[in-house]
Amino acid sequence: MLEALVNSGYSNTRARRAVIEAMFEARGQASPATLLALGQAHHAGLGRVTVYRTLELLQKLELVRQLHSEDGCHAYAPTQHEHGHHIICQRCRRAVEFAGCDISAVVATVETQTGFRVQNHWLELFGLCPDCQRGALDG
Amino acid sequence: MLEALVNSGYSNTRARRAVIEAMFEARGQASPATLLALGQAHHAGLGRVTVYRTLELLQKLELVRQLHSEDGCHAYAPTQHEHGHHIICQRCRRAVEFAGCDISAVVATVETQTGFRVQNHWLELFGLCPDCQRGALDG
DNA sequence: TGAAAATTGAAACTGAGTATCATATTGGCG
DNA sequence: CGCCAATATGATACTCAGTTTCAATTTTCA
Repeated sequence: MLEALVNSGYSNTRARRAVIEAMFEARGQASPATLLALGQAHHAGLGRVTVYRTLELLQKLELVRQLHSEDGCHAYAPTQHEHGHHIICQRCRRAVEFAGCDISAVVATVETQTGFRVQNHWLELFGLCPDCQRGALDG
Repeated sequence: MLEALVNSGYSNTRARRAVIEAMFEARGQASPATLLALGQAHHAGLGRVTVYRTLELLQKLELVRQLHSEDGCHAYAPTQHEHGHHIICQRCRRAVEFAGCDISAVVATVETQTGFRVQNHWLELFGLCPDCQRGALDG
């Protein structure tokens, strides 16, 4: 991720390293506030503004994707697949990326039904991760 | 919508009528700020707080659904179908609900791929509405 | 109509996100 | 290695959506 950033001509700075490390320490996703807190463990002076700027940059380079859910739309998740989506654990909030979403049948139906021409879509799944499925048994 | 609200035991108030009317005057979706502005045409004294409270109520009764998109997650759209989703025009922002999204194949794949158990999903389509498809030809 | 219950909205507050700008860091070059 | 221009940073101040509070108003129902 840092490498991709450098390859695109951006500087390898202490602040950016801190944010990226924070991103990977979180469980697949993190809010700006979380990234700030985690990032400050690596670089005490890390500022709020820089977290936002770094996220903006990572998002532009498609290294990170913004997640949306009931409880707010301020989480960011690292991406491996260009056209991936995320599944989020409703219990522990862990996010995992998946690829290969084929919704062409739905798209075709909707185009007929509404007359819209579909150009893009946004899909997110919610459920229980393997760990929390086990945990749910205990209560 | 007003009827459903009253049937659930809530009062039929001037403020709520104004918000609901505003909701239907918008193109299938509106932000709280828009609802406030449009609603004040019906009830000049309408307050910001009441718009938020009414939206919360309508959302609880599933008469309205929150939409998410690139440019913010502060839009609300009226719903007809309990398990509907929305398609949003990228040009004019008009939102239309559609029903019958069958993504069980994707769900099955993802469950195998990730080990998650899927319980819920969130789907939104983006594209051009019929009007804007024509408009796009003009430029 | 009258009174209790529900609802409203003005005012003050909160906190995420943004703009600004002087300072510090980075990377290339000699 | 050390210097310099370009890049990036973060302290500060600001904005504005959304929330809390609470006295006043509106609604409902007997």
